[in-house]
Amino acid sequence: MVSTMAERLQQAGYRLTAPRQAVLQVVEAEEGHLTPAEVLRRGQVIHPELSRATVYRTLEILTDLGLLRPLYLGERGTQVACVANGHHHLLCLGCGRTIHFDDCVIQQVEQLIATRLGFAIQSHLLEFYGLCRECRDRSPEARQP
Amino acid sequence: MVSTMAERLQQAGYRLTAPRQAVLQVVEAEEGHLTPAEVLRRGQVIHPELSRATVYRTLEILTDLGLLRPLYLGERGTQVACVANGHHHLLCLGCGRTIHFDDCVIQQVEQLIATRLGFAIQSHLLEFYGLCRECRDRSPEARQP
DNA sequence: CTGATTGCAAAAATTTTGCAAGCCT
DNA sequence: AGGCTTGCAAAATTTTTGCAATCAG
Repeated sequence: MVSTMAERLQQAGYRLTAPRQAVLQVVEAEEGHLTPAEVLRRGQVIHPELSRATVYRTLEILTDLGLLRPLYLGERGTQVACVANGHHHLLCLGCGRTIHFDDCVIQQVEQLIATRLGFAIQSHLLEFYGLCRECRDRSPEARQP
Repeated sequence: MVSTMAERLQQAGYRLTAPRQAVLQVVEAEEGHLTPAEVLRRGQVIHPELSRATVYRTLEILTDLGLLRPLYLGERGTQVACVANGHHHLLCLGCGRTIHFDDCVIQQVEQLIATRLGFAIQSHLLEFYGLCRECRDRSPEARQP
């Protein structure tokens, strides 16, 4: 199956090269988040000569197209998440864990915004910050080192 | 008025120093987003000896506390946004402009998630990606360089 | 007092770029 | 064939750290 991301890339006029396909494959396979370094590592399994520069260049293109989103999730450094179909997660301020959920209760909001501001919405990222059940129970406001 | 962020900082056991207050003041005064470099620049207007290291250290604390959120908005580099009371914006994939909105149609969703997953939500970030009215009208899928 | 916090400057890590060679269309 | 892409390695940026001096509580 030809990935949707690949199609979008071509539609936008970019060439579909082996290095890019490797990056796409890695990014699409990951439900969660990846650092550029990790994308490189995994991408090189698929296409060994893949270079760091190409990873960055491809991630930038995908971000520009709104398919990817750079994030910070507490750990050191940047990570990217695929937001092509919307992306939602909870970020626990206690343990730093991220919990994904797929419910798209956002569509109504999306509709509202689109109409009111004349914005053609393609995707979105919704993050909630708080404490997960365990951290909440452990002790109010406590942070796990 | 003593800022809420300052209170939160102290509640969490951090000392309220002049350099930190400068950073808080800068961050709270800005509705939108700021790069660490800009926070430093503005902070030094308030507290001239403020150092870059302290800016980073303070931004990290605020992020850990869930008061701030590092973001990427297309331009080069990271920016931070105050998410203490929730933060919502639209990011135009065409011109890169960000458009803020304050409607909090998210509370219902928040409630739902909180109940279902036992997550104690403190704040959130909601980003929509798409094309603003002008970019949409200009030409479908076209990107302004 | 006492330990948290700071500024400095150096060190580390992350990103970006110039360019010739190579590949997609 | 023509021009977008790539890898490499260097350059530019951004972020982090060690440490002695200082400051908040």
